[in-house]
Amino acid sequence: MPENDDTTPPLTRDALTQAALRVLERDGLDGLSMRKVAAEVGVKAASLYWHVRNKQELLDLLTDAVMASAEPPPREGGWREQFHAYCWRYRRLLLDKRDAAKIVSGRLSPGPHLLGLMEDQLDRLRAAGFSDADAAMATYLLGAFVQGFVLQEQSPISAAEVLGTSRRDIADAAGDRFRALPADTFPNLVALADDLTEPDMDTRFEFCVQRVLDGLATLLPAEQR
Amino acid sequence: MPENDDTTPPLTRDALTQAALRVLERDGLDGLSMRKVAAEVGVKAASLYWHVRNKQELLDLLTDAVMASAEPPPREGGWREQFHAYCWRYRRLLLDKRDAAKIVSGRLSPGPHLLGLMEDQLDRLRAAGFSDADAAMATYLLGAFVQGFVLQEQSPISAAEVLGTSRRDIADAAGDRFRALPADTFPNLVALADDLTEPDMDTRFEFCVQRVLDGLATLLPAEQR
DNA sequence: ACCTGAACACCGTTCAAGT
DNA sequence: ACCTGAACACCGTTCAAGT
Repeated sequence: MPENDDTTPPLTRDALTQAALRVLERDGLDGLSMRKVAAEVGVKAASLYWHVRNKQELLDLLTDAVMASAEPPPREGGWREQFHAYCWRYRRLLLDKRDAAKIVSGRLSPGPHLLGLMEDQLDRLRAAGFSDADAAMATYLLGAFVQGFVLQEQSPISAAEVLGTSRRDIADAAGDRFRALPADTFPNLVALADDLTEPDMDTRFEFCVQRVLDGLATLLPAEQR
Repeated sequence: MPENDDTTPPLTRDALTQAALRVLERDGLDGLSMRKVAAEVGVKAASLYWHVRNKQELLDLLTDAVMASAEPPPREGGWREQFHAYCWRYRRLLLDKRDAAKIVSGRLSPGPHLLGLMEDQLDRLRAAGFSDADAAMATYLLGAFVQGFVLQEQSPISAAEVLGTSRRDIADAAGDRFRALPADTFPNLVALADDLTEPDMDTRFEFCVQRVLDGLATLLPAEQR
């Protein structure tokens, strides 16, 4: 009888990470405590410190776990197409896992999965004709930009959204607030109230991605753009 | 004797915000507790809830206080020059106040000072020839990008930097780590180790700003760029 | 109108002690 | 090698009670 039924398997760092991911999905980053993660794996809080130096390190593991589900887009078409897809996939990834943007943005942990993604991006950028220095900077820019965007996107509009209010309603309310401003001191906010509160984040993101890609394109000789 | 010496002046929301700013500078965002802010103004923690709904609201006030010290650049030269300056000033602002990027990024609180900045930016963008929709999007892009960048910039490199280690040493160590990777699976990371660990954040930022401005420029007819 | 005491339900982390 | 009990020094927030 090789399998012993009544002893739980030894707690691994990986099991810990998976448990933390579940707690995160359930209670969000604010509700993610060492005590809850411990309970999730059926152990007391103090035990976690045998496997992990502190909460920071657990969050580092969590960051890499999030990155693990990233899938590079197919290597077809021009560099522009490929990095367009890269940006969209990265955003999707961050949006799909609760509070992922907040977790990832805080720390620059070069986990193994992130390294793989960087390697892949650099390879494509160099193949597209970017210089070594430009390629290195470009990966940085793309990462910072998408993270910054999603962070804004996910942040509750000043404690209002927390309630059941829909995105649409909030946008409308924001628009009303802009329109209600004194038109002599804020003429542009009043005039552009609709444009400023465009609630379709996909449209907004597409606009921003195109700008960044345009900016990178100027680094290449005209015929390679 | 119009001034009464032994009674402290009534506690205002503004005094509270200033106290919070001091605690923030001293102990960082992690060390910013309601109890410490209360102590800073010479009052008990429970008293704060008379002036402020909760900690979130105090953080909203803090966000606006940070924005209050933003100064729009002179209205000279082309739009590109002006927004180049805008980006650099915004980054400076976030770097100068401890953990400012973390505070600002979490929330989308449209405090009065942020409104003023938006109004000013929109005015310049429209004057430069951007369409209403493009101008609205551009302010969003610039904000998200700079915040994303500084957030990366300020984040400790995975719990290492917390110690006295210098930026230069960390970059060197990171470079060594890249070079130590297996060259057959990570050829690009190995080859670009130096470029990837360029520690001069000013250079990095300048590169990124130029890309974003280039991207926005493509929205204008060629003669207005 | 503004502040306090006291309590509630939590935190992260350490460390001697158990098995 | 791995886990626990118990403690330490904290949290945010509420609420009856004070002035």
